[in-house]
Amino acid sequence: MKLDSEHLEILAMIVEKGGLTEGAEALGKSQPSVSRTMALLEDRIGAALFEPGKRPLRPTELGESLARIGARIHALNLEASRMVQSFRKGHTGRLRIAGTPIFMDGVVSNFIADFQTRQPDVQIEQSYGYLDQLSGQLRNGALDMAIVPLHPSSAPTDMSFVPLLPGRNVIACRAGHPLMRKATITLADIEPYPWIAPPPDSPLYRDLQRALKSIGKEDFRVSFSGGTLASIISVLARSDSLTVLPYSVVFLSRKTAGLDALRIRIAHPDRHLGMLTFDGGTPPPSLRLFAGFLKDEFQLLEARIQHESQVTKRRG
Amino acid sequence: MKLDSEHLEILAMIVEKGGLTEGAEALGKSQPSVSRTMALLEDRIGAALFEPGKRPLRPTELGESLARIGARIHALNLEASRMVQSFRKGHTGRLRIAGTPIFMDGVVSNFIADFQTRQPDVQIEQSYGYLDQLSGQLRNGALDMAIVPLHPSSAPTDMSFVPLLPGRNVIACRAGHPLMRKATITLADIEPYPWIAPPPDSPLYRDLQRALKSIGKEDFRVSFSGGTLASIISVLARSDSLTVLPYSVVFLSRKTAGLDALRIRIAHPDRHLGMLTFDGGTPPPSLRLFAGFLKDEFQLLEARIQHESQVTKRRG
DNA sequence: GGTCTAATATTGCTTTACGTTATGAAGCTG
DNA sequence: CAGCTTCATAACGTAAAGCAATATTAGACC
Repeated sequence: MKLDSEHLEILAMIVEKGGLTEGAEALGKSQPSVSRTMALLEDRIGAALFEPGKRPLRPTELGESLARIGARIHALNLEASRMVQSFRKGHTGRLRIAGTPIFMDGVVSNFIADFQTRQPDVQIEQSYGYLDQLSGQLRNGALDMAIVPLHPSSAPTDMSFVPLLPGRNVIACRAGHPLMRKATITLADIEPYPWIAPPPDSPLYRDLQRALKSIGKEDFRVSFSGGTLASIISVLARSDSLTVLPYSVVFLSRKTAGLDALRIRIAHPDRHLGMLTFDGGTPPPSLRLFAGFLKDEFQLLEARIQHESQVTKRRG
Repeated sequence: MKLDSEHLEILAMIVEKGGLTEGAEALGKSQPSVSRTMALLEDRIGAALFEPGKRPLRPTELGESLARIGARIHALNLEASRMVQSFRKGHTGRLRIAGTPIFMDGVVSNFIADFQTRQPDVQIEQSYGYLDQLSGQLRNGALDMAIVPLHPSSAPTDMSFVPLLPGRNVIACRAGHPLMRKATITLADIEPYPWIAPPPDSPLYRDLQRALKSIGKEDFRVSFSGGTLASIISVLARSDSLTVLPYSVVFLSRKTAGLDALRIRIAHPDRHLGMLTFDGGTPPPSLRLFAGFLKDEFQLLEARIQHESQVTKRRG
């Protein structure tokens, strides 16, 4: 015998309110409706739920016990409703975000942290990868959003790309690096210092090659490679190595990690860092929230970067 | 928005079984039925519960969360079903039993204890009273059973009376009482000892009067009155007082309380101790269980009493 | 003890949801 | 890509829930 949870909830409400009429009112149903529902329930369980012939309907022992269970079921049902509401608004859920390692570690993770202080019930699963791999994962639904550097026009046709920040790389070094004392830096000045290289298959590695070529440097000595941002920062800070990093990364880790950027202009990659999402399928509601948040935060970041560079220019 | 608990339970089962078809089977429903139910649920909450286009139907994040709640609801529902079953079989519930004080304390409470070791989920509310009061309580549903001494033919017409034990009173004293050493006891032997009297409105008090009259004793000195059985036993044990008690009470407390019965025959009251229940209304199922148990136990008790009296007779 | 009032039950009818079987569409596997 | 399995859809009968209107009855109040 399976009894209807809804009936138990109604029973609970009647018992709580102390009468059928009041219970019906609280439930937003008509009095005859709940009356018949209770009669049906009593028929099914084959026992009285209310003392017979009592006018302010009083539950029997069994009725009271079942009402307690009904109340617990009602609470769970409410919890489910709230969960759905929260999910629909994007305040609850799981987001699977991936992107290029340096950007994720150096920039995006900071914003994820800020986002989660506002939306603590949105669980974020971060992973790393480059465009080809990530767009595949977006298509088969293994990923909700990729954050990649991309020329807007070269985004896959079945995806949406929202730019966040123009690509701009710099040569990074530790804060007290000897080269920082020079007003202008020549190719010869750079010559003695070893380089930290990102993974050879990364866009950043190609950026490094292109950037050095743009200032006339054809070959370079790699002293360290393969590390994620944390390692790169550690090595940079404890040596006179140089590397190419997105300026946003350097900007955000300047104070905490003791990084700085050489006063030398290198070629900008013709790309934007942006958010890539798959057009097919229904994105989780929290994705909209997160995307909006990121867009705002990156706008602020760009403004801070602009402001900083103007101040620096005036001083320099 | 109120969602159907039943739907959440179905969702939980699908997720647990890893597929819609298996879930439907486990629920004893057809596959199309649960399929449509899930479609309906998805419509209502306005979000996907299952990853679209996956053949062994895989729940989304939200689907999984709701399924967890559904599983808890299902557990509660099961608990309710079991409670109903248990109640119908009489293994659960509340019984309100009342009776004359001495019998309840001296005899019935022992059997209640035994009953509850078998049926620990039957809660028993004991109270005390005499016939008039108790039959009123039976009628208005404040009591499930009264255990009273009664002549079977004088039971109220709207009630059932099941005799448990023929009324048989004895003169009780402490085990080492001086009178116990006498082979035959005369009225003069009894003369010096004070009496413990039950409450004046109790049947037992009338029994006491009648019993003493039956052996020719018209007046008696009352040294203690008004106590319940525990007090009576204490006073009896620490003095040479006498009192009239049902033999069953003396029999059961002999060893533990150091009571004994004088070897003198007094008038039997023309009554039986028995169970009185109201015919109107539906008794709780556990009442049948309890009544059956009491009947058996009292039969055993009577057999033990018979056996004992035969042994005593042979010895004496 | 009769009468009034408010609480509950009953009746009649409509709508919704659930159940079934039969059948179509679409992943997954080899 | 054939074949199997899994899920979705269609069509239809039944059970139940909804409502309004109305009958019944327990408690309360003279």
